[in-house]
Amino acid sequence: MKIITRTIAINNLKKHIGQDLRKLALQYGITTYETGKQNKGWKGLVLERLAGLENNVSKAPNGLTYELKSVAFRYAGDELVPKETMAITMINSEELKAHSFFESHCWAKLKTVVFCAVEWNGTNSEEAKLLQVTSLDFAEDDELIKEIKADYDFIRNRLITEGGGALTGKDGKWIQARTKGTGGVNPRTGERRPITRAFYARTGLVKKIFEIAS
DNA sequence: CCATGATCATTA
DNA sequence: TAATGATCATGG
Repeated sequence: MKIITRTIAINNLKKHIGQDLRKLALQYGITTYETGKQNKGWKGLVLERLAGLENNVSKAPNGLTYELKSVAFRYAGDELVPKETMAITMINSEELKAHSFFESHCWAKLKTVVFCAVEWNGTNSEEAKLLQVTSLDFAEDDELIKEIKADYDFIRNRLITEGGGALTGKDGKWIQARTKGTGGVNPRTGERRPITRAFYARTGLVKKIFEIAS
């Protein structure tokens, strides 16, 4: 078992900047969308492989102490901006009630993160160029972190006082509690699957992270 | 079966 | 165009 430190992962990834992730996905045998199905997570899987992590999809810590994330970027005029929000981690209502921000998975993942900017060329994009790789360490007393913590506390408080059904993606300045689940209905029971949520980083936060890191 | 990867679809 | 909510394939 090879140990991939964050530095090594970044170096591995940087070798692939400017390359087309679609071709690499084929190389690694990762389904993209060419089977007629839609694997929305393939970019993330490819990046994990490129970083040297043999780990495929799975639980939270896909690295040792860091988290590998990819973000789709698009051009607004001639400026590169995050196209969408970025999933951080699932929300477990029990844990959310029990843990403060700095005890949460959310913080654990956010504080040592490796970001990959990926070019986005539209729905079912046939190209996905790796634009940039960067990493960032947050400190607990960063102003930004304080504001993020405020969002976390706000969402947490709402969960406690109003229940999970009251949560909405509208809450939060930097992070939000969006729905995120398997979707559809349970094939066994025919019941609607329960609505689950996850923390997402808003585009403004993603942008800020890249500014800080670069 | 469910969390994880992240994008897609719809509406304002 | 931005923002929110919903959705899909994958692997342990």
